Amino acid sequence: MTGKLQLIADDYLPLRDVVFKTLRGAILRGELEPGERLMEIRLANELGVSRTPIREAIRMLELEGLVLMVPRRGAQVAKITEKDLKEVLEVRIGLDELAIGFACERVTLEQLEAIREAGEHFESLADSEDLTAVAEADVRFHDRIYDAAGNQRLNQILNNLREQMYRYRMEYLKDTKRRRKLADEHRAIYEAIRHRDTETAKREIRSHVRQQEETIILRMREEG
Amino acid sequence: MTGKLQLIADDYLPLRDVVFKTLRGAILRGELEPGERLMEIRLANELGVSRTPIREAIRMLELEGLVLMVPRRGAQVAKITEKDLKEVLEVRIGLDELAIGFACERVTLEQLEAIREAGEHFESLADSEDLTAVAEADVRFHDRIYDAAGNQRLNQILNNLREQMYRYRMEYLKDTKRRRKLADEHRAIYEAIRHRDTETAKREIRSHVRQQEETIILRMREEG
DNA sequence: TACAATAAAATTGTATACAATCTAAGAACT
DNA sequence: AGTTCTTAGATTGTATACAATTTTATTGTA
Repeated sequence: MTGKLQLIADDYLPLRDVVFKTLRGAILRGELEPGERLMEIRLANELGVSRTPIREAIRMLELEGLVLMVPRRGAQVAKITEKDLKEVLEVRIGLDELAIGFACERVTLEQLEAIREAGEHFESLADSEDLTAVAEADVRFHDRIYDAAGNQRLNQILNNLREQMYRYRMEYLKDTKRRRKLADEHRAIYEAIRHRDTETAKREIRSHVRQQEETIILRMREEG
Repeated sequence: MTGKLQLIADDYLPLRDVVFKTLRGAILRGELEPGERLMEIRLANELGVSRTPIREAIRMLELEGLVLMVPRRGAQVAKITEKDLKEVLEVRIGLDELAIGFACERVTLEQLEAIREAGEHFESLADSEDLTAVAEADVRFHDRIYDAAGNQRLNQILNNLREQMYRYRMEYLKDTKRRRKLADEHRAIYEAIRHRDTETAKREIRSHVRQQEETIILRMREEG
């Protein structure tokens, strides 16, 4: 028993949701590796709950696409192929453009300010050692744009798509030069939204997302 | 006990998946009404299984957005508000344009033929009494386009979005005049793809989807 | 009758038990 | 030694049991 996993305690949430969040986080952080089997009894022991909430959490992970069910062999952490990543990238770029288009039409002054602030926060972490904080700041910037788009459903789908990339993204953010470049792009995106310049905003977001994710795909290919 | 539900038997599938499909179908066909509570013991009795597969199926429906969980009150069929439908419509149009753009770039001769065939099949049902067949033929036409787009992930997301509209769509298809109009639009869409005319294809699919779904939204508003 | 307090029933959340199936190790045989 | 058969163990799939909470019904009182 490695004790790798630790329940994220939360009194008022059903155990299935707590387990779901815990496993989801472990998969996205790479603590549970692609291909690794998720065995119910083992997980139940490790997390100190029964199999029931484990199984229900696995059903949810299955629909999120984070685990793959093999009949009579149970769940294993989904392996993401290069083809999968390319598909995700295509859809994500399309939806990011859609979102930023809506954002240009609908953004309020408060939301605009929130976007600016998130961008500056990311910039302030350009030289930080705390990679997790950097990653979260980046997520936050994009979330502020999704908020401005004013479409819950779109927001939810985009978040799910981003999830698929999370595990491979940390490496990218280690390079401080890259981070400064990202910060500049964030600023350009912000300015485009501020001027309600839909075309520019779409162009900027497209190259911003594409560049990052293509680098990630390349790196993945190197590693095999 | 009304005996409203009937398990879709399938030997080699786990019961949870069978129950999932059964409940999903019942919700989409409107046999389970929005707001209706899904009580586990009752469903278990009615379907002749235990609570375990029922619960797991409900977890899946939850992530599909077809049921809403209320803590300690269990699941109820999700009510779709006009706002929800508008959000779905926005995203669906965006993704349908994306898909048809890819289809124009990538469609093979076989796929093009499959699109044409699906369009003709729909047209042949223009005066049919069998509404279910008409609805399925329409789904099939769009599926052939999604196939041609060659992106599994996109396909999956689009199917999920369409699901949200299913319950409200039957009414629309009852009108044979409308059906003929749809058939004409299908033909125009097919022609645009055949000529790899991305711009026209996007314009056609946009108005095709928007018109249908806006009518559905209007009708829904009338009914309350 | 209306309202409050309490008790009973119903329902969900969680744990455990049992059944079916798969995996793997070891024995028997060639 | 290698191969097949058998058997024990492990694992998933399903059913049931128990606990906690909520809902509903009932009783008592003003």
